[in-house]
Amino acid sequence: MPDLDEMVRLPREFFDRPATEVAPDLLGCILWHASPAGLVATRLVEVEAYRGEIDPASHAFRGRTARNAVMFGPPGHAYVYFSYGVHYCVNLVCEPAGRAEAVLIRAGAVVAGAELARRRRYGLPDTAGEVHDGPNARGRAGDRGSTAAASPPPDSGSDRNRTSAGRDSADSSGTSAGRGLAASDGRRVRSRDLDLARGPGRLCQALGIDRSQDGADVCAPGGPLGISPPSVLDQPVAAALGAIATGPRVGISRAADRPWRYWLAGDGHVSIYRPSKPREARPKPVSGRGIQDGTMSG
DNA sequence: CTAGGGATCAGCT
DNA sequence: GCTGATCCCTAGC
Repeated sequence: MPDLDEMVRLPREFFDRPATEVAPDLLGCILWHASPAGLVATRLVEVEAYRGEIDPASHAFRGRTARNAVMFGPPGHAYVYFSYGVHYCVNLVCEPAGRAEAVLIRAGAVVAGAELARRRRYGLPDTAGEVHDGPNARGRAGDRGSTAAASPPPDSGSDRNRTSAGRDSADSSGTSAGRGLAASDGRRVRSRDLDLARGPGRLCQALGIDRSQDGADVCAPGGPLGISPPSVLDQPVAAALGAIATGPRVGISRAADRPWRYWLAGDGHVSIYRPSKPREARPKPVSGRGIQDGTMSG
């Protein structure tokens, strides 16, 4: 485990700007979480800006509530929300207190703590580093009913002595391709490693982020959640930073035209673009009439 | 493609 | 108080 007081962090002023300026600057930075189970760090490859009360797609658009209160606070804090009943998403708050802008962290490459990240996402790896079927593994439903029940909680303190910070960073050079693995098993492990933090819910699961991190100050020395500039792990960001792509945000139905999604072009850890589901005519069978407001296009 | 899952909030009683 | 539509999604067919 690193000394959390010594970790280099982005300064609070970094976040004291519009989210649309902060977001692209976050690409290549290292978001990390030092939990009792160990350290996991991700190099950010995909983010989205949300502009608070001037942005119809922002959780803060309709003003302050219990859920989004952190967004109205000072910059450099984490806003974590629970989504679709299954997973968490983390944002970093921008602009001074009173303005509720934030950047959603959508995807990253795991550059440290991959073993712990795999355990959180898929289950327990064995001593050879191969991944066993975990609670979320596919195709095991009927085989052995006891598989999931036999797995201990992912963050149980018993594994803290097994996890060392720099150990898993061998694949930290750019695209964690998982070199050196046998061909057949390697393909499986490699594709799974690409998925470790691809997507906002997966990233939070890999990092072990949940609502208990809501409001966490990522700029404060000593805090378990932090974000560091790209140089910290000697990432080869120079080339990547020349290839920032922008486009519409994923999965939102309002203000979908604003190109406030930013990602590293060509990086395999970027999530798949999913436009929001086209708004169906209300399933309410009131009468034969559909919606006819003249604004729909074919 | 779809089912799943829980919190949230506008709008109502 | 209650209800139901919505939601910055993911895993599995």
